[in-house]
Amino acid sequence: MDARGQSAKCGKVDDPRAGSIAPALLGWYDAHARALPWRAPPGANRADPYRVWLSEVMLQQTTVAAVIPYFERFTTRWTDVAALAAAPEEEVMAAWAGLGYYSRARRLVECARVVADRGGFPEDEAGLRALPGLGAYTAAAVAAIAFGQRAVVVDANVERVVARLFDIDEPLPAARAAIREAADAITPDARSGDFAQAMMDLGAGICSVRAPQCLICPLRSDCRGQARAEQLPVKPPKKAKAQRVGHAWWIERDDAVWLIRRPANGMLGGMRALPDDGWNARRDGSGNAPLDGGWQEAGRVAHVFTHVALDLAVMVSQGDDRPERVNELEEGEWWPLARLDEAGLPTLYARAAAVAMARKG
DNA sequence: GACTCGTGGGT
DNA sequence: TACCCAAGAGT
Repeated sequence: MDARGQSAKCGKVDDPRAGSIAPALLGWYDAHARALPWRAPPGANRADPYRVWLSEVMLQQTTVAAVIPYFERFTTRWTDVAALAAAPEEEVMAAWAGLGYYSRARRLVECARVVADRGGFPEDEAGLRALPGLGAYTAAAVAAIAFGQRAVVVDANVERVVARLFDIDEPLPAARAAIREAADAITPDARSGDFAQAMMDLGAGICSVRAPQCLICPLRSDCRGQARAEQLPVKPPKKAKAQRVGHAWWIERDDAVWLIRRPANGMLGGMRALPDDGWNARRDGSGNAPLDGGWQEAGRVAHVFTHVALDLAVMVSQGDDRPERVNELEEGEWWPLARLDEAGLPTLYARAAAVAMARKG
């Protein structure tokens, strides 16, 4: 990363607006920044790297509103990276339940252990990029926000804002090279972390996907794509969503339910779940019960994932025909019904459990 | 590059 | 309703 700003030559850097965008945006940010739990209070120069890193991982493809309660719970329970590193992976996964993209939780623990072992986070972008769960975006964001390094932070907000500012109408993902170059050109040497967060606040509140508020945008006089802002950036057509069916079994005994832990890879990997019939994104479930019993459908859960829609039948056994031969089951554990909300079930299985419980009355 | 991987809110 | 999409990473 060469520090640009005044002498770089390539492409959009020659744009006469390049030097005026950051000051305008930072001025706006100073007056309108959102107060978020992971941000340093006004006046403080840098935020806690642990909190910045944790928030950035949680925010990957996840809305601010969804993240906030999880962030509060995590930072209350694990106050620093050493505490998180010492936590059992299973507990962290359970605490992540409901937030989605569960491989993030496993890599979060993996990363925490690496960082704790080395005595702290790397402070440069390349070092951060080598950590588990930190890709190009997150490494740049942490370097800039937590360590004050100049880094070109490009997420979906920045892509949208930059595509509009520079009227880049090449479709994604091919446009990413041009967008990154333009983002580099407008990223200041000082306050690049604030600049990144300002771009995201702008993208979230003003330069929104639909109905952007160009009239009140602090960059309106520098924006070349204003006339067709809502059409930018141009996105590729989306793929059709597969439809799958599956079954899950509610196996209950002595006020406890049989829960398994899903294999580390694949959907809901590593998460606690009800036993099911092996449904996955590519294939319907077998429909075969894990043991004999007078199974009855308690209800169905229609659950939509990013790339597949699942229709899950929730099967319960009838009163006198309760399953007893637990040794026929795959590895798992009896989980007390009274503490079911602590099991860390991902949303699909939490919904399935709710269907089964409602059936019991 | 193309795919996989969750969830909830907005329109 | 049926989309669309969010502070992406890993394979």
